[in-house]
Amino acid sequence: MAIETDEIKNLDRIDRRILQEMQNNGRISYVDLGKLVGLSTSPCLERVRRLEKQGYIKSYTANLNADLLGSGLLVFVEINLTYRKADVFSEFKQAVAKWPQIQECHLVSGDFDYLLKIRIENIAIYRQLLGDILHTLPDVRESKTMVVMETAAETSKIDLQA
Amino acid sequence: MAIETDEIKNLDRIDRRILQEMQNNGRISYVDLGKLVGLSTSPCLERVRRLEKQGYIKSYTANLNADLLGSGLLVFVEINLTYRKADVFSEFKQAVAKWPQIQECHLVSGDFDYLLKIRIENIAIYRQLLGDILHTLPDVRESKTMVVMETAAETSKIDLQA
DNA sequence: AAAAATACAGTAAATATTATGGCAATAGAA
DNA sequence: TTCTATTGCCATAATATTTACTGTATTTTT
Repeated sequence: MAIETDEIKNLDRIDRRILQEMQNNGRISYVDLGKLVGLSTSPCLERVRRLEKQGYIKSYTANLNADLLGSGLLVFVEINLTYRKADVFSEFKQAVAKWPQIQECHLVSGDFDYLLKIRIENIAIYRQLLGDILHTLPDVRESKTMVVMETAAETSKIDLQA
Repeated sequence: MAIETDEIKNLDRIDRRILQEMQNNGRISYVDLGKLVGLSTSPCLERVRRLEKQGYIKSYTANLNADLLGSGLLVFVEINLTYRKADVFSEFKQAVAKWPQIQECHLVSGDFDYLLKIRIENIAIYRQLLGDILHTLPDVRESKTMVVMETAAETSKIDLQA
């Protein structure tokens, strides 16, 4: 806790506004960004460079329309393991990396062990993928699939409480 | 299914490579992007404009480091409702919009009704937020919290099977 | 209080963006 | 087939942005 608090204290109001605006529009020019945050172009660029180097900004990306691109089906999968060997998670990581349709894989506390988020074309293709996944992953005892019927919110923006 | 298949057929190999590269680096210049996909700058820009207008590209964003920015705790929450009124989902949408810590809210099929993804500073603050959420949201019968202990994969990239 | 470090604005050169015109290839109509 | 229209590309040039550099003011350190 102390670490994060210290780190975030290094960021002043302008840094946080830069991060905010960059979350809203990742292709904004430094000229426009400077105007938004009240800086001229050069110090604005310097700050962005610093925020990138210090790791606050990890990357920039275009957000695509999954429905138009053949990935209209979103499912979450809960997975239970029979045994929890120490190295199962690293096996999981390797296996998960093989399927680009698996957007997320988390080790969680609670009634089950892993939570997967998968984006794919349709149910038929999902059934096939799930079969492959369960066949490849080690020691799967049980899996439960939740099909997303409607999404009320979906963002990867971090709340900057600025 | 026919719709998506038709739509994606409108995209040729170059379009898909543009989308791919834009997912990898949302701030790439059109000059460099053109070199990557084998086009000069002007038609490259034209294609990106078209992909934006047609909705394939929804937005651009910077991916920030949640751990460094005071949101090191990731939890998923399953929520069951007592009654499923027709307009509960719209109430959910409104309520969810009030909390920027709630990154995702999905209506799902299965044993429970809603799945929330929440990014927040720590457990103490989470308990408080959960209390507020359960108090505000209508007709919550049960909730189950899963704390993410480790993440093997987390991306919002769409698989373009290019 | 002096020196050093920091952060800013302004400037100018290199580079990128963007509108335009022209050309070639393709598709559609006569 | 042949003509025309459309499409998509490249090249060019103007405008704008990026980026390195310099100087200055402010803050921090000694």
